[in-house]
Amino acid sequence: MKLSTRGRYGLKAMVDLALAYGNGPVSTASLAAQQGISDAYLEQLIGSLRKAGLVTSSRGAQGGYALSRPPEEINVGEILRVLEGSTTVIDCVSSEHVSCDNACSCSARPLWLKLQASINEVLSATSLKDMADDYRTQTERTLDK
Amino acid sequence: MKLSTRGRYGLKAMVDLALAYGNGPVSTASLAAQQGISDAYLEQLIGSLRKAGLVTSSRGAQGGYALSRPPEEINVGEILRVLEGSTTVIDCVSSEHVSCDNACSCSARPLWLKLQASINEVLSATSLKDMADDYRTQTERTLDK
DNA sequence: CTCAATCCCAAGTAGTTTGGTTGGATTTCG
DNA sequence: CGAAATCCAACCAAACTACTTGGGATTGAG
Repeated sequence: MKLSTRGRYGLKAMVDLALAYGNGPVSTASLAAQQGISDAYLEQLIGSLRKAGLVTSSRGAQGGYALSRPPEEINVGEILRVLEGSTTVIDCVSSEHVSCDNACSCSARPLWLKLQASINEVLSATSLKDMADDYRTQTERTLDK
Repeated sequence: MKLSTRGRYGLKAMVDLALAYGNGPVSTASLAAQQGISDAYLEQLIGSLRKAGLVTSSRGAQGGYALSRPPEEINVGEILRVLEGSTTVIDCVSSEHVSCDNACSCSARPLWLKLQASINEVLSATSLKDMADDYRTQTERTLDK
């Protein structure tokens, strides 16, 4: 049930992009430095997000990445689905209908559906803007001390 | 974010034990047959559940396993925690406090906490009795046709 | 008393996934 | 031009998953 590092690093990078939204592109080097991971690895993750249309890139010097839409229009479900492959806890509840042969008589299915619905609700209800705002007010409070 | 086969097979076996609760022990052979998996593999899973105190065993001929408590007093969170090692989506939200060094300034932490709380709620609110009842009424309806 | 049914346990193993690294090609700003 | 940056594909070690194998120990039934 664990999230992989792809999800963790990638999502945090997206929050960084949300915080920088409107100020031009951000390089993978600076995003990676922020999290203390290698430039090359983060590049891979951001690459998936670009192919999925969530970020845009500009090549060459002074290039980098930016959100393709305003932070309030991107929810974390979309992001994690790209980074993790899917956010379903079990295949038989995915919308792509990879259901097992005896789904209708499976004693566990009602639980998986409930669990998945609960997860989906949180992931779709949270936008990058929410996360960026949370982060801003939180670091503000820390500075107040 | 996927559940492993341990969680899937093990939980379904527990539902089977819930359905048989009060009728004496059930052998791994019959539990395994029910799901079409090998006796030996299911034995491993049930072994963990026994060590965790969720089932009791009786050895020898006519032996087998039974729930150690009534189905309504066992929730699926307990079961999955045993089978999957933990049910946390990320270590920094576990109660065992394996928090990362910069937890208080992590931009993703509020999301992980919300997500985990939502998962925990579903898992602790569902008992084996709920699952067994669901299953019984569901197969009943199927027979009605 | 014996023997078959059953739990118990540890080790091995093939395949997949994770979490990266390496090496280089391409584009563009200054 | 050259440095800064994205792009891309291949490689790799370590861990994990999903089992199997090969036994030993216990106990009820005949």
